Amino acid sequence: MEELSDRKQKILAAVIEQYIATGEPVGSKTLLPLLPFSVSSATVRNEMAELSEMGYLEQPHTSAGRVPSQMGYRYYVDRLMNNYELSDREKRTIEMKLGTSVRSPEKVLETASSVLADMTNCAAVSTTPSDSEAVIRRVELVPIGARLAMIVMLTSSGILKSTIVRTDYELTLDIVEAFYNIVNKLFIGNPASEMNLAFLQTLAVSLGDKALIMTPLLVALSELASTAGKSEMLLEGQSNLLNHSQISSNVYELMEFLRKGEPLSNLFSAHKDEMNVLIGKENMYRELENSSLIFSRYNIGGRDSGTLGIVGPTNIDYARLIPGLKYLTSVVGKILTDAVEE
Amino acid sequence: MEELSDRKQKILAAVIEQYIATGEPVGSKTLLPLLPFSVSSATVRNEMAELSEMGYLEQPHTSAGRVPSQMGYRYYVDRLMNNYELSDREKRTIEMKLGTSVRSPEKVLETASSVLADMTNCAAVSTTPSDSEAVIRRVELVPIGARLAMIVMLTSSGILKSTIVRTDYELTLDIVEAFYNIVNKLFIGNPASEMNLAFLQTLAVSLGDKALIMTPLLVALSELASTAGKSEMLLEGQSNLLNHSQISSNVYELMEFLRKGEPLSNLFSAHKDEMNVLIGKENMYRELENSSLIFSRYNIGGRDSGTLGIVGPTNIDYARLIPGLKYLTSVVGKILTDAVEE
DNA sequence: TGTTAGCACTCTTACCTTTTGAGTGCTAAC
DNA sequence: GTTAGCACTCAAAAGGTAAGAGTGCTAACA
Repeated sequence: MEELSDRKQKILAAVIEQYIATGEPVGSKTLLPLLPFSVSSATVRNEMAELSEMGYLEQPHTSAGRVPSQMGYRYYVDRLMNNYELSDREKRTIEMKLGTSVRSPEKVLETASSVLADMTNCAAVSTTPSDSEAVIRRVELVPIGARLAMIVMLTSSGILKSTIVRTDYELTLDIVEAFYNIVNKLFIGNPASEMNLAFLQTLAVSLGDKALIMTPLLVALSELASTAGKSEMLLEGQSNLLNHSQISSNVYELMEFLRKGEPLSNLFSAHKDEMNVLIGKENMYRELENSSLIFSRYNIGGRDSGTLGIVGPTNIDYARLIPGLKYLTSVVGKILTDAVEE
Repeated sequence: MEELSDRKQKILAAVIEQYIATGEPVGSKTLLPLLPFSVSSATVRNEMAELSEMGYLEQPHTSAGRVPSQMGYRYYVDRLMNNYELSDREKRTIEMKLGTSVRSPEKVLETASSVLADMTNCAAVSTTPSDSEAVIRRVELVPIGARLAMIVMLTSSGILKSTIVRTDYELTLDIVEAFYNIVNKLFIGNPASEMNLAFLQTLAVSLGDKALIMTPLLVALSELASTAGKSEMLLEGQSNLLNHSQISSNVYELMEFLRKGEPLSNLFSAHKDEMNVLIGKENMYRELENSSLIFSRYNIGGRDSGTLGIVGPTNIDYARLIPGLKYLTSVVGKILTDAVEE
């Protein structure tokens, strides 16, 4: 990336900030009062013409003002922008809103997404904690009725999952004991992700005549184990997307894309930096080509566990929202870490 | 409601069905091939003029075709429409899609909403099962770590809830036993809705010196009990609302309204029929005045438990969607009833 | 050499007018 | 009671003009 003169940088930054604020193409005269130096509009025009030629600015049509190009935004985000500093007040507001709902990691993420959507006026996405290397730490079988039980599983990364099992036979003490034996021998201490159907089948063989009676319980447990590694996608504030004229042309497409979840999830796994900013076509999906994505990974107990992010127009307020997301992410990490520790 | 001549009824029905199909005002000539009798366009015009005068049809402007009024839709839904009969194929599709996810009532409702949204091309709303008279049937305390436990609660209506509790002290056998004593004496058999904070406070007094140590566990249990009675609102397919030109003027308002959930929930509780159709301003909310609501209550074990519904434009395909929703509702009821039985 | 005033030029947007055509309501004949 | 015929209405489309924001270029200036 070439070096821009100091004045060009200032002009580029001013165009971008103005365009972010108003959404209208920015003309040379509009810019004058926003610049930290005094020159005439003609000078600004000359500079802008060069910036256009270099590819940092674009013109919707000849007689219109300038609009930042994707390359312009990138330069701004990487080198020009000075991050907004959150006030203590804002920090406390975030903490308060998140602090109330620590019943489960899912709830925390849900609240976080909701807060994020409100804070940014964008759609907020997040993934629930996942850890593909998580090991099964503990399993409990809780009888609830004669033929009804709950299986509870805790993994090394603190994920707690439970499910209901229904059996055709009564859950006698014998069966419960046998279940615990099998579990202690073959499940505890093993990675949750390995408890798949293939594993179950080899297991069934080794059980012999007990296999039949154990099957429902073990199937439920292995399903539980396999969901423990997988993360769920949460989406909030979709309606905020309607407020941005930039993307209003294909909001429907965009919303459908977000709803599907999977492609986004792929995108997230391809970018594991602490903070990721994808502007316009920098991502591979056509549906997102007019949008910017900002997302950040949160840690639980120092372990990378999931993603929190926002989707908005390319003229999103990077300088304000990136620090906001960063702080929110750190708070979520802290809350979830505290929740896991014993 | 006055009686309309047979011919007027047929014309009204044809106008409505055509308008539902195309979304365009319907003129007298367009109508001719759709009528089961042969008359001239002039005759149809005369009849339509009378229907307009009576209030069943409206004209966007003098030289336009006719559009059904709210009163017109009402007459159609109540007396003219002949319900579409679902094919076995469609029925099986619905059953299949719902059958796969019987892990928890919430999941079932989530899938049902999703299926409903796809099926109707509308936004789908549902409430998770609730039963304000539910009685606490069973409570289990499952130790998971030294200071970490899970409380599981089952109500008479089959609702199963669980939560995690963290304590500052070790969960000794004594404490667990004491907990079960208190629970058996004061919780089991009592309505979940009564286990509120006030109840907890009187309880705390009667416990004396044990109160302090029991508090976190009992607070968690009472929170659990109070959530068991409350139903949650699920929303799917919001983006479908963007496809209907009728409501596109204020989609944002509408989406925000649906997201809030509470007003909708009030609306649901005010209409407890098995099948409810609210057309345009028949409901009290300004945000819904251009929309129709169709919702239906599902039963679990014969007990009215929750709502499934759709929100769409007033020119929604009543004849097809009402039977569809009805069938879906019955399937959901059946699945949840089966899940509760032991 | 960089900066600036001045100006012709461009192109969108808003506004006005005209035309078109779908659809009506009415009248008179059947 | 039904229908052909016709004048009438009005939204939407099409065309045409004017306004204005903003540009690029030129020539003068410091």
